Amino acid sequence: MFSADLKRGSIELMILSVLRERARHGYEIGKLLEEISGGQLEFRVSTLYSVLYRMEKRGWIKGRWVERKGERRRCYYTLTGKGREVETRQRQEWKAFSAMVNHVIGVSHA
Amino acid sequence: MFSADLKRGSIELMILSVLRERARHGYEIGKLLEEISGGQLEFRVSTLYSVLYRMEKRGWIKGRWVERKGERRRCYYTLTGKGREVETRQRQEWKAFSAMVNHVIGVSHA
DNA sequence: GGGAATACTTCGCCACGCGAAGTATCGTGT
DNA sequence: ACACGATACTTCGCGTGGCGAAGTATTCCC
Repeated sequence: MFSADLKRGSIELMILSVLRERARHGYEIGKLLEEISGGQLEFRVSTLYSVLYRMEKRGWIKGRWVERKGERRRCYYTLTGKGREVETRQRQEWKAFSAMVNHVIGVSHA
Repeated sequence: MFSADLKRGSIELMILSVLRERARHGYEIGKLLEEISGGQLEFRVSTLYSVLYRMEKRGWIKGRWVERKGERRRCYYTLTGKGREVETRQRQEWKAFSAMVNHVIGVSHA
């Protein structure tokens, strides 16, 4: 739905945000974001997993493999301390940024 | 100030937006965006001009060179009809997108 | 006349979302 | 018993686009 360029700036924040609540696995995160957004937001699996790998590499989240009989193997991700900090910082940055954009396009629209 | 990824989704809209008011040249647009945003928003010249070239190539804006004695040569850009349409569409998309992000990070934050 | 500000150009790097293709397991219907 | 869809993750290569760096040229002001 939304352009890739638009999503680029906020996918990390949205993932960090839904991980604040509790640990989730990749596929779940994708479905959840789609659901919360009312179907407006869709990410390719390749996008989603590459973001998760990147964030783990940076130490923002920590993956834990869970294999139980009668269930597919899943990797559950948890926020690290650093991840929580990044989430807070990105949330503030997003708020400031979106306010700024609204101001710019509002001022010149008037 | 703001991350490149964040800016990626809205620079076009912001430029189209300030061009709605009147024709402006590249350097002017850069200074204007910096000013309106209270110094929060900065773009490299290479970024700014490449965006302008791209938008002209797509037929969203039209450049007109002005050379007057006692003045540096400047290329003034004007919105085309298509540019006006794109501006409207991107504005709506931005509104919907930012509302969606706020919803997602709000829901999971609660 | 020298340095800051103005105004634009070109080039190559690299991050990242995406498309495509693949692997494997589980549930459901017939 | 078998097919098919949903679940769950992996890997690879492409294209887009902001950015850094370096360069050119003109104007203004001390």
